[in-house]
Amino acid sequence: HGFEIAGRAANGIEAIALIKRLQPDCALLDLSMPGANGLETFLEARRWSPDTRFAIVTGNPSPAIFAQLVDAGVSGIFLKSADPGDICEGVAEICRGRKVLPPEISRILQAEKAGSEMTAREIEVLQAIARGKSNNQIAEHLGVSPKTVDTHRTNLMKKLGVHSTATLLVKAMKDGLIDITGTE
Amino acid sequence: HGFEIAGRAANGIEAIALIKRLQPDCALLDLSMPGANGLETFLEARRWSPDTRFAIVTGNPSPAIFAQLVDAGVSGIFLKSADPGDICEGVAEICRGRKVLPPEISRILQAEKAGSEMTAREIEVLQAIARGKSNNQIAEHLGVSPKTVDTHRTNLMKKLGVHSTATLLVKAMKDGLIDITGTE
DNA sequence: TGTAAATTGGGGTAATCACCTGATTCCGTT
DNA sequence: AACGGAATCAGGTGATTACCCCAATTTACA
Repeated sequence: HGFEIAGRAANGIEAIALIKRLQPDCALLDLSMPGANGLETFLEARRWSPDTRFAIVTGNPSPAIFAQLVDAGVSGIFLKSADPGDICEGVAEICRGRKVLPPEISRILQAEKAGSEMTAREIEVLQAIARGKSNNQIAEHLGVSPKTVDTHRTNLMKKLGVHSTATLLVKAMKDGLIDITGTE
Repeated sequence: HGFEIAGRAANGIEAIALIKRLQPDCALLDLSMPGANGLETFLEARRWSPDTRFAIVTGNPSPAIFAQLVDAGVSGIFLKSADPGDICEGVAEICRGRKVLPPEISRILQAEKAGSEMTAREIEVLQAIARGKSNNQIAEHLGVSPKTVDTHRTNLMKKLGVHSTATLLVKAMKDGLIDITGTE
């Protein structure tokens, strides 16, 4: 697979010692380990082996945890339910310097990130647009001026980097910002 | 579950005889049965028991088959992979006179139907709209007059029953008429 | 306390859209 | 040969959008 296994550890403490000694290109850590969890192990081990890239494998997909791991700087995340072959490929990719996130995870993170960049009012306007309301209708519904809605609409397009209602909606749906269930 | 089981049959021939004798409210047929397949069994049995509603259970989801079954007039379709409880509920629903199609199936049929009602040119225009092109840009791209694109756009909205670009896109995506992968 | 972000909203302009009526050509079906 | 559907285009009108500038208010946070 383009890499060789330099060592194995039974828990977080062992892993830190092993990484410190071997200085591997890549370390694959379980998120839930006895002694120290994957995140703590990662943070500590990185201090002693700054050139090592770290990947985390977990069985419990939680967007909050993923965001934490990505922010901390891990190079890859794998699910325990993933195909072992895919994990091997992913580790090889990481050794080549890339970041590897399963599509489910990167989609969740992207949606969370995109969603957090949108204000509550902007999301409201976005939902209303998706339901075919005009600026005037939205303004009436929200109890504000049509000009305000126009501002929100313009800001939405700026944030998503689009220049038409059509692509605004397409991108918003791809990013999971819109509740499609209530549209019919 | 609001119904009782009146009888069971091991194959299509038995099923026809049994339905003819029992005149049940509802008959649940396997699509692949020895002797006669579910569709043939359904057509023959219906001649002898016109008040019976028929449901088909199949393990192989094929849009063409589903369309055939729905056109023939079955009241429900179930997948073998479905939850048994859901099937029971579905049968009860059918006894009450409703039609029951799993969401995956009805979505496929709806997309096929919607897609067949759209002309090739209209689909082209729809894709271009989803990519943020204006009428003028689409006209140039297709080598036709902007007025022609406007006509296609108007016809699309009529066919999908919407009155704005936003809902046009939302509905088109729900119906699977748009290739989302090529937009970014 | 000051600064940034969110929400609000006004003026203005050019482009675009939504929708109408009507017409032509081509093509496949009956 | 008659018919309907698909695709093409025109003229026109009112509504709506996209985008620019600017500014008041509140709120949150360092």
